[in-house]
Amino acid sequence: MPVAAPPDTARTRRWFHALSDETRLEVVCLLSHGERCVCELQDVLDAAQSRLSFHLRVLKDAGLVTDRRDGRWVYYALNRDALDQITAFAAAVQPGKHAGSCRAACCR
Amino acid sequence: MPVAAPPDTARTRRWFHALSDETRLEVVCLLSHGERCVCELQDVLDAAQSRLSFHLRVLKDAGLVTDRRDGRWVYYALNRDALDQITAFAAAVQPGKHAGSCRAACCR
DNA sequence: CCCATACATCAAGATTCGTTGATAAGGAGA
DNA sequence: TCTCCTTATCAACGAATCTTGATGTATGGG
Repeated sequence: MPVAAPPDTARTRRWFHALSDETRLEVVCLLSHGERCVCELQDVLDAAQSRLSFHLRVLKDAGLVTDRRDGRWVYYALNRDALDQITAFAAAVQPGKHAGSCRAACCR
Repeated sequence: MPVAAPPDTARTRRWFHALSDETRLEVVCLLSHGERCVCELQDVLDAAQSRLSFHLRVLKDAGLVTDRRDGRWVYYALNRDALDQITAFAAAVQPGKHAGSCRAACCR
């Protein structure tokens, strides 16, 4: 544990990294319509199973999606909070929002 | 020029990729206070010149920043439009925003 | 139990990305 | 012009990322 709270740019970076891939963007778009199980995504995206599983894990590790098991199926869903925080980031770095000091969200 | 308008997920991907790096996030934060020339950024970030130049190019290619030459100096600034569009993306994929069809911004 | 289905994980290879150090390009002043 | 200063670009290397195919794990049905 560091002495001072670590600037949490790592989390921010992972959000954006998770969204920087074509396949994952498509997944996010599909999930914006609601929960989907892996096999549904697989059908729609025509992606190899292990490939999709890899991307879903990246999204999950970034905190952008959640998963829920129901019998044999695992359902993924978007995490609204993360999307809200991305919006907050974009707002925080808009020029003129915090000129002078820099304790705003963009710098944490 | 392609025949049909290409689905512009490429642009979205580049925004997010540009923001997925620590150094570039710091640059964006600094620029949120206003225009900065490269040497200022270099001082603050304590980054090698070619390294900073590389990252500025990524940000510029992604359309997140603009540059302007003034004498020997080049000033970089945030592009508000891109930030707005990132906000729009986050809003568009919020679950429940466009259930059913998918012509929203998230899928372009 | 045995098998099929749904999904995760692993290992290997290919590609992309970021860093470093050297060199180039362009403007300003003597 | 010559030189300094600021910035961009290039080549080479290592690190991170993505893809593929194989194997592992959990669940449920017969």
